[in-house]
Amino acid sequence: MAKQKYIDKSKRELILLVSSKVFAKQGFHDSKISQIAKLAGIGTGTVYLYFETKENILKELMVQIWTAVANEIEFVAKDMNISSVDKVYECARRIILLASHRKETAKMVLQEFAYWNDPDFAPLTRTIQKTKDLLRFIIENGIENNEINNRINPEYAVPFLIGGVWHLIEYVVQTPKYNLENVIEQAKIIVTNAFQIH
Amino acid sequence: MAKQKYIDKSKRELILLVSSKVFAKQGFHDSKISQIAKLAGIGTGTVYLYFETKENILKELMVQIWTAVANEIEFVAKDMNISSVDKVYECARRIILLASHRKETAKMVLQEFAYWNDPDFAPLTRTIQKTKDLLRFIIENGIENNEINNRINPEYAVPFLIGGVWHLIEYVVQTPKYNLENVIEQAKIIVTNAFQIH
Amino acid sequence: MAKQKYIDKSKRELILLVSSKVFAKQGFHDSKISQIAKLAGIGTGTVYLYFETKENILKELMVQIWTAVANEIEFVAKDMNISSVDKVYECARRIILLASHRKETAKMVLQEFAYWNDPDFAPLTRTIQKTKDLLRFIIENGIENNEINNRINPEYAVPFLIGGVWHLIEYVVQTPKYNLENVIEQAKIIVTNAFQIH
Amino acid sequence: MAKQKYIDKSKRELILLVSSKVFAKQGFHDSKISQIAKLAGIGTGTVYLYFETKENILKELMVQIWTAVANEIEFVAKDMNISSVDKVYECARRIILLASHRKETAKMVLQEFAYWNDPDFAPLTRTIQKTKDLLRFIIENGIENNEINNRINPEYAVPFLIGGVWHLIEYVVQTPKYNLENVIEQAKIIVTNAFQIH
DNA sequence: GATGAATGAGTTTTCATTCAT
DNA sequence: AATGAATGAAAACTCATTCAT
Repeated sequence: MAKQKYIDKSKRELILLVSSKVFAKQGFHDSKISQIAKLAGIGTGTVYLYFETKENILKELMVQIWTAVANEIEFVAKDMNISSVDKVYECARRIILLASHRKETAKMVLQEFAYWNDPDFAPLTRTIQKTKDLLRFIIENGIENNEINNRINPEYAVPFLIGGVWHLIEYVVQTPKYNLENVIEQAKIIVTNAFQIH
Repeated sequence: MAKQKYIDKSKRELILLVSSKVFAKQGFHDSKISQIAKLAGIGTGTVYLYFETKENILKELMVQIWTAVANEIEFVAKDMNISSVDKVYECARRIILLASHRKETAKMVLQEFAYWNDPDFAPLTRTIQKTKDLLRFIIENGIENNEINNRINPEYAVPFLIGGVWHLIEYVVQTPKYNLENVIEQAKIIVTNAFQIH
Repeated sequence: MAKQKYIDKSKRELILLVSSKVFAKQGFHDSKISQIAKLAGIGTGTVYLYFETKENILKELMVQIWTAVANEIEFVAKDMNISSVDKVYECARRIILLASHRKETAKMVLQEFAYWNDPDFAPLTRTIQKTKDLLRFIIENGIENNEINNRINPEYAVPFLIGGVWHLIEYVVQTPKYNLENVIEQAKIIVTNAFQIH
Repeated sequence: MAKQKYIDKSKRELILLVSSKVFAKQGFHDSKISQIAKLAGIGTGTVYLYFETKENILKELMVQIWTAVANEIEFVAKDMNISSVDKVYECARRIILLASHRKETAKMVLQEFAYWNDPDFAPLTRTIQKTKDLLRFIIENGIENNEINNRINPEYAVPFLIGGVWHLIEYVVQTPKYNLENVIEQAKIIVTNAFQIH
């Protein structure tokens, strides 16, 4: 029965998992806590043992995925020994992979992100800022090392890069049949061309 | 008095204008019709003389701005006599300008778009598809004419391009002090590098 | 055009006529003044030149038809020189005829009557009471004159009679194909059997 | 306290009971759910745990009482070993008794019935049709067995009978001091005279 | 007199959250 | 800890009525 389905996960994780699916499918405002509880095989009230509010579930999911993104980028920035341009591409590749592995959460984030990008919610703002700072760090470093085109302005290049990857993911998430390798290959071409010195 | 404030605009336009501001500031779900009416200096019921539902106000705003975008791109694609790469850049430039002139609406669209991108709402879907088709047309043409790098895959390049510009706009919209010329200049550099043949 | 259709009627009568149709079709609560005005080919506000409220239109229609009923019964009671049993039957016959000639109003009255049978609305209460008193008068007279079964108790016989005729009308009003002569003939049989001395 | 008042009834029954009173007193359209809830000593939202809409409460009450009527008549028609004329009278008697025991619901049904006699609401239409069919069956049988006057036409006699009884009930319901025995006795006299062979 | 755009009071219904069990 | 019945605040929307033209 439903209650057994996720027995190996903690109840908290279970709620997050189910919520990401429901939010992705219906959007935050049309998702009902009672429905999430039913799908999770638990009581409505039980949800409130693990989360203070419905909003908090969403916020935690956002932080979760952005933290994963930040971690990937941090690893690329600090621990990989490749050219700066390759680092930029590697970041793009890892974000695309991450999203393709967690399509529901990715879809949800894409849907709800702008709405919930609340400057007062520090944990999220901080993580996103970290992501941007790391990307900026990579690019600035590349420019210093003559690996990245010095006409690139990191302040604007970072949002362009994030937005480009973001929508590539949106496309991937919405398209049932897509070729992940091609998507990544294309990201490589665009990023490389855009950033390298010709 | 408030009632006179916008007397030169038709009431319908007034409602759209006020709604775009309120939606941008608070998001659709947290915007109340009564509040919009009050800000517009009209009665709550009056809003319903001009729009069937609150959703319809949002939808009309979305269609309005996407139509403007589509028109700009159509003009570039069909009537401008410049190279394909320049066309791509010119599209980006015009979208950025459009958004910078209608910051509130742009912010609102960015915020609500993913949520309301409802395939059943034909007028919007059609306009967006038109935008994408025109961009794709420009790129495919450029490849055929050896003006655009033939490793570019229009299927994925279009969402990347849209996403990049989109988030550049988001950045612009969120940043009180930004240099519009720099933003556009940067878009030119990235787009040109990414698409041209080196 | 619609405005010409009823040009021979005074506007007040026109509103009453159209209202009776709309009320009959949709019920009072689902009838909109704006709809009545449109069907009457006049402006919404114009209705309020002739009637204070929507309720008043209904009340006037009720009074109108009940007055017609009362008048018929008064004529039978006072001016016809037939047996008491025949008088009772004649009352039934005339009410049935009246309803069959004004089906819409009859339908409306049947639908709204119980709801609006407001003891505080004197003009209606008075007319209905008059109808009942006249019927009672006929029956009591008949008993005194040994024309009507003395086991009949006018207090209860009158509502039974009214109710019987009423629902016969309801049946007539709801049945597209009915035989008016048969309906009246049947009323005669039932009434005669019920009231005469055997 | 109010909450305890009806503790022995299930909450669903409680809502029906209170609703029948409020509907009877004010009519359906002037009855507010919040008022029903308050009188029932429960929260407004609680009503919606038991009924989908306000209309559904009314419809259920209607079905409830008409089912009771149909059951009484069915018993008379099928299980009682009396003459056909007595059966007709017995039906009348039982309906009058039923209404006198549930005056509020009866009053409400009388008030709202015509308005809600919606052919699309099958459960109600079906039950009413059953009632009519059973009465017709009794009368047709009586005619065949030479117990009921063969000039009686069941098609029209049934609505007359129902209407007569109906308004007798209305009279009973509206009159604080009435003599139930006299009412029933009078129904017997009228029905017997009207239907028997003289 | 005639109009119909404007009004805003008013009610059903929803659902996040609570809390007695 | 777990539950789910109960809550009640909140908002979209309607429409009788008004009144400036």
